[in-house]
Amino acid sequence: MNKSRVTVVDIARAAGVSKSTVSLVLQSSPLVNETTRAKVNATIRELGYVYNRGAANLRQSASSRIIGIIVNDLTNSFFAELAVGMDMVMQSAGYVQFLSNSAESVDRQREVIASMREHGIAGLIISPARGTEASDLKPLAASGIPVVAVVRNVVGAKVSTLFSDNYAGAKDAVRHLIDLGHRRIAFLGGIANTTVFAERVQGWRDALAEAGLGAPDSCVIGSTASRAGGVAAIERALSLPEPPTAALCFNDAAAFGVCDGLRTAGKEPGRDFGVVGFDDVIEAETAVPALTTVSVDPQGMGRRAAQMLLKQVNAGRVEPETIVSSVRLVVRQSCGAGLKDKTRRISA
Amino acid sequence: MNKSRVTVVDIARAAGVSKSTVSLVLQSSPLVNETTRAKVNATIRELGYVYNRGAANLRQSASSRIIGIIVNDLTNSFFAELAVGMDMVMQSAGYVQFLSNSAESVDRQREVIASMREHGIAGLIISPARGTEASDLKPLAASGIPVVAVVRNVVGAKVSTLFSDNYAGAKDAVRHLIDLGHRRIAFLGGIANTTVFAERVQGWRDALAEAGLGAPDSCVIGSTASRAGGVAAIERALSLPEPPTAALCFNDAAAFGVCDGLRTAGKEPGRDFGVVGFDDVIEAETAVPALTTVSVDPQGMGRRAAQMLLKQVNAGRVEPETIVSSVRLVVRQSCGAGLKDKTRRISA
DNA sequence: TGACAAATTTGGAACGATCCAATTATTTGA
DNA sequence: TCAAATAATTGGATCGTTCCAAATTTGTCA
Repeated sequence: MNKSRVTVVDIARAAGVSKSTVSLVLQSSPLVNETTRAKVNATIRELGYVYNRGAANLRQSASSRIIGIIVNDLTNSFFAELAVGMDMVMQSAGYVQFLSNSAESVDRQREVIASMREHGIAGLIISPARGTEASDLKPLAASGIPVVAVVRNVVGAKVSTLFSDNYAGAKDAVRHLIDLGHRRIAFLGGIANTTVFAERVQGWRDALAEAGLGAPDSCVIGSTASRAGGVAAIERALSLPEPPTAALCFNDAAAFGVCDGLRTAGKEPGRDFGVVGFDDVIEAETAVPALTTVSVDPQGMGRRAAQMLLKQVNAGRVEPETIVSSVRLVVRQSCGAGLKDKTRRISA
Repeated sequence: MNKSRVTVVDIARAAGVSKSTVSLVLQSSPLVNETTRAKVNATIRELGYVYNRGAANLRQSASSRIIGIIVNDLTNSFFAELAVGMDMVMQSAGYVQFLSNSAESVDRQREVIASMREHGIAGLIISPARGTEASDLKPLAASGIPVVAVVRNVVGAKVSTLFSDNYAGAKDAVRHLIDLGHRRIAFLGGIANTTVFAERVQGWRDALAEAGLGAPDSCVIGSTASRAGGVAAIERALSLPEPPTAALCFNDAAAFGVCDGLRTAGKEPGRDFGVVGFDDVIEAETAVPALTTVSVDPQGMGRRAAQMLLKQVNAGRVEPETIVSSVRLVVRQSCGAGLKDKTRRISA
């Protein structure tokens, strides 16, 4: 049933021209006569010809219009949005993406990179799995394939990097909680051994120090960067001898978990406890209470990353640049900002 | 800087054998002598050779190890999980995926399909955008490329299909609410003009009829299949002359929105109003109250879809089959099941 | 040692498109 | 009308791999 595919030669024969002419038509070259072009195009439609990009890419000059995207956790809506942002840009630029989920496994990530290389990607955007080393990206750089690392950076790797200003975002968020009258502010959720975590904690610490407040280590409660992790973290936080009255959470998922945990403990987020998230995922706005959070705009970040990569692909040369994407605190209800002082109950 | 790539011929020359021998080594053919194999492999490592799959796929017999995946909305965690399930299977089977987000646009979907075809995909899994027609998939089928449609079906298209038992799931859910004593049960959220919606509403309707209860059209309140849509739907539901006391929601996202909306209206989901979702996304378990929902296991569905496709790809022939994946009601707190009768307040 | 089989190795022709240099067709100008 | 300029078309080599048929090496046995 699988009739052998139609090629330029078949078109050429049917249209009574040479394969070279067909090729020129395919590239909509101005060299070919209008009448001929029309005839060839008609034949193409008629025979149901499908262009074979693989064959075209074989010529050494050509660069494939395939780019690779590797994401560490696609089930996390932050990364899903990031991928969607990239997809938008790539698609309108006429590229297709190999998109893979490393699920935080460096081994899997290595395999995927190797496979993508064999398929001749023109560039790679990677949100690296935890534990990714510069050597994992070395071979790509060596063969001149542009790489953009997003969200997390890979120390020692000479690749372009795009991440959000975690430090400033965390600092702003904590300052805001301090302005609202909070004095004991915890940092909840997230996996401690990561750059992003360290940056956010540092922002938290410095904001507290600035205000002359203590930043005890007991108030930094790591867990997973998920809803379940948030529940666990707030549980531990509330059992401290001097429990906090507010918290900056590692990300929105953890913040939602913290809200859940607060309710289980009979406290209403926003009224009895200030909660601030990080990322500003779509649900943050519609949740109840609406989540105060540091907006990172993952989709926008994905778009920017894609543009960075395409710039390098088109330039044909790799010049690593690092861009720190600025963030902005979006004040909603979960921090308690909208409430009158008597309604908010913080035993400060 | 971009040194011309290393090819089998380079390896052959360096190792002092012919390119044919190198090719045999690459395919780990038993024909080649162990000593030679070792020598060639050493040279391959030494020169940093990268296999060029594009060139290999050029030979007509070969089928590419690339499959396409198109998803209608990757920002929806249900579909993200679906994609992750597929990714798992494909990756361990040695395939790479082109993954694209159609964002519910048939035009974009058409472009992506065309592009994937030009890149020579061996098969396609698609969760079709709304409004997808059989003609959109026709060319693929015509060239013998297996297609599996998931979640939604495409009427008239002769492709394999995998979807969940929406009817039975909805029916079970509503029966359960009836058993809990509810008499006015609404159907909230979702876009009315879709097969999935119709199937779920039919389940809802039949369960009510079975119990001799009315299923007035005013109790079916469509909106978007999102959190925001859920909020809007419950608002309208509560303003009905005889407001419902419980609802089956189109999906979990809408169900979360319904919970949010209930709280805004001063009602506690689970206690004052029974809420049941559909899909069982990860957050359903950890939310407060934990969401009672019809478990669809999107990741598992993704895995099954991938297996269905690979089976066809390997068999080399396309024999459309339809699989209805069974679902199961997971009872948690949001329906009010765990509460004693006096705690639950339904004015039945 | 020679004949034959088995084990290895190897040119060269594909695969489908591109691109260069060369050829042929059509205009243009005096 | 003819040479020169321009427009349009075309063979053939090439990209990196596979695969066939044929050639070469090695091994076995009488």
